[in-house]
Amino acid sequence: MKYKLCLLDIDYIIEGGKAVIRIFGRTAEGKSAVLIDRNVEPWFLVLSDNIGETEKSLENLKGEGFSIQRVEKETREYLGEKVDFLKAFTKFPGEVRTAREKVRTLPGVKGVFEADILFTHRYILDNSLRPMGMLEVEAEEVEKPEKFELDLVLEARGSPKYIEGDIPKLNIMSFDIEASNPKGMPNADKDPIIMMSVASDSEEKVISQKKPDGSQKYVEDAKDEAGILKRFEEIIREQDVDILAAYNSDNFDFPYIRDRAEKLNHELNIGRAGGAVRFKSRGRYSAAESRGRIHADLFHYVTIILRGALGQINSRSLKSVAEKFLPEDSRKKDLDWRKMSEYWEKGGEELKELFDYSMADATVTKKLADLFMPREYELSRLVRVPLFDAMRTTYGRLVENYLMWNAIERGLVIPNRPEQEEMGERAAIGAIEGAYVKEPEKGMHENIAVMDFKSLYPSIIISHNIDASTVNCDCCKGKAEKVEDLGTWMCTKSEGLMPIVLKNILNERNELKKKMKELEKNSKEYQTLDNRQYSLKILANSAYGYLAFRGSRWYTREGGSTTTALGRMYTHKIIDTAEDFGLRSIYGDTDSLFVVSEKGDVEGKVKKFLKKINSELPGVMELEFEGVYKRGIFVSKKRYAMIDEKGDTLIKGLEFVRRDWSPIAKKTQKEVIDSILEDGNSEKAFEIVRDTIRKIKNREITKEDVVVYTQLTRPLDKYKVTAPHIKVATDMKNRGEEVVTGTSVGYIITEGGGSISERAQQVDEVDVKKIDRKYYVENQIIPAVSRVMEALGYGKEDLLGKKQSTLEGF
DNA sequence: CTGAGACGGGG
DNA sequence: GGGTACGTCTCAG
Repeated sequence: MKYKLCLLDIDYIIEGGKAVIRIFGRTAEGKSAVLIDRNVEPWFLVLSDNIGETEKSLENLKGEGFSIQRVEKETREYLGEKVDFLKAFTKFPGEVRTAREKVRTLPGVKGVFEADILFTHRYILDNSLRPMGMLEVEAEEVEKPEKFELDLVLEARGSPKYIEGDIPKLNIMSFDIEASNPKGMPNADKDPIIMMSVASDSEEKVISQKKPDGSQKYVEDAKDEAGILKRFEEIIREQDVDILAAYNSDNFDFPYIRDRAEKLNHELNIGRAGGAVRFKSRGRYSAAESRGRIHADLFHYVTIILRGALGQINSRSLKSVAEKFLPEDSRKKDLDWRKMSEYWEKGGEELKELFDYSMADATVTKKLADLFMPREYELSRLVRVPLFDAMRTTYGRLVENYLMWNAIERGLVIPNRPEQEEMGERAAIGAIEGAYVKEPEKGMHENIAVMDFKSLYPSIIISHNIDASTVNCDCCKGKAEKVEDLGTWMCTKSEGLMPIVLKNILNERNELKKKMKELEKNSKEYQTLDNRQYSLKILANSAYGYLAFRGSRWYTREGGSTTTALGRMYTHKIIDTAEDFGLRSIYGDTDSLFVVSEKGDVEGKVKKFLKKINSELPGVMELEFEGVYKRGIFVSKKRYAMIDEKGDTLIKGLEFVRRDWSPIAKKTQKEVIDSILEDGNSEKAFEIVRDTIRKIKNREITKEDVVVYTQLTRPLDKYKVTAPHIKVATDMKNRGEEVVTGTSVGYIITEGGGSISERAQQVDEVDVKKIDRKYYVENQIIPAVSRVMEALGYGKEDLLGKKQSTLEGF
């Protein structure tokens, strides 16, 4: 019988002495299912200059931990020519790696290829499947193993193939845990999970160890902590959850749940094929995976995909992301973590507040998941990487996977990943010269028009045919035109993979945008297409970075530097041309230009200018009008703030969201920026700073204004350098207080002699009169506002009042 | 000036 | 698992 199935997740297991692929998903009819394919064989390619000889030595080759099963021939394009490769099959995926090392040493062998592709990915590529797309397969329903949590178990009787069509509705459920420790981050060794909240389309619940009074119907009593976990698992099964969404759960919630479960001797069961949550090490952090259900940590979406929209400076907390993306009535509640334990112990109204807070966390997360996940589906579909990985991977890897698919489609051999040593060498050469950033005209400006190049780097790569195979090619040496300053040239005979792929991406995106115009804006189809075009945009914009990325399979440092060199050239060109139209460029960065008009309407002039410049730009390149801003303050490259007619502000590179700044410094900074943008009055901003400094000087401040909290990230004795919080933590320990990893140490710098660290003291020990006012003025307030104030023409002396000599006496 | 260490985000 | 990850700041020395 034929089955249609959405490819949600994929893995392989070893069963009956063979590798077996398992595809988890949901059928077109909405049944949760697993498809088991036993007919799979791992393989890799061998390049040899004596193919007959190599074939003989490969056949029946056995080594430590591997044996070659059989050998075939396969033709692929390699370095621009059709070449015969040997395709060597092994029994287990794990053998490919060991076999590769041995085969490399065989006589005649020039290289081993495609031995560095994950087996599940190989399977997707070989069968032309799309994760988060539908597949069709001839299969047979078989009996469900006991531990499986799904409707159908299917055994493949043929190879699955991709088919067009919408995927069935997937069940998304969000969750959040609460645990607390008044001293800092909760510690899984001793702080229990006090409650968990979940939210899906049909259920919103808090499961807690405490029994609430009647008014909060969504709270359920689970008796004890193990009961909370059991109930959580039960709800996951009841709801047949496909996507389990949470925020920063790779790093916090799941490790915490794991540790607590272990302590309680509770065996976690969250996936669809039995087994607990597994932690995949991914360098800097680990990712929590439950097989068959996708654990979606939305924090990755925010850090990777929204990085551009949010900037590096803005907070990525659940609260601020919700504020930015959700309507006002559905936002997160506020709760001071220091009060959490107290509320929990106290009960009554405070406990109710805690339940509300927990519930809101899950509902907000669910709403964000509804918004973000469809975009992740499209990205996963596009680059053919399973959702779990696609949503955790970097731009570079997304581009890489998309290129891999496109290479295979075109019969090209996929280049190998660079080895560690090679990557080290690439990194050691240093960064390539980047984009042109015009030094801004410092200070305040009004009526600023902003223009952007539409997909600058992708259109340069396409228009100039930049690719690993085309830059400085042998065939056009001395014949092709050279890029000014750099002396690089690009092939004029054949088009590179990257330009071809990018052209397709941009074309497809334009097609989608055309189709979208005919659709109702809030229709489901429109949304899907919008998500699809957005993932194409992300991919196109990431392509440039991949050219000179040290881990790139299609590495071309010259290609990267040529792209930026051409970008700089175009930016200079538009700045010069704008002058002719009476537009003065006050700032420009990479692909954008900020202009003001000395006299007359700026928008009108810009429109005329754009018409002219776009008629001169080559190929697909285009400069677009972005908008007009009422006022802006420009501080330095990458640091500016603007406000539009509606009063919305755009702040780049000026805000501090770091915890290691004192509240008073953060508050003053915000007030200063807001005041300048809203009133356009630098004198008033100056007064705000002077006033704050005066207050500090006159001791009109509280300890809360100046306390800085810093976390311990390791045991105390592992620190080599005594930073302020380490000094305070040591004091605390000497007084007999418990100081462990995760403790949040609050400290205040006090007057006296010695280094800053020596003068740091624990909040409770500090006498308000002893606060080091000079430190807070000079190391906190001044740095926080000086960049902005200097751009307005105020030096540090002005701020400190030294010129008027009215504020001496520290 | 360099290197160590922290931040982010979770409570 | 056929594989791997950041970028930026401050303070001590």
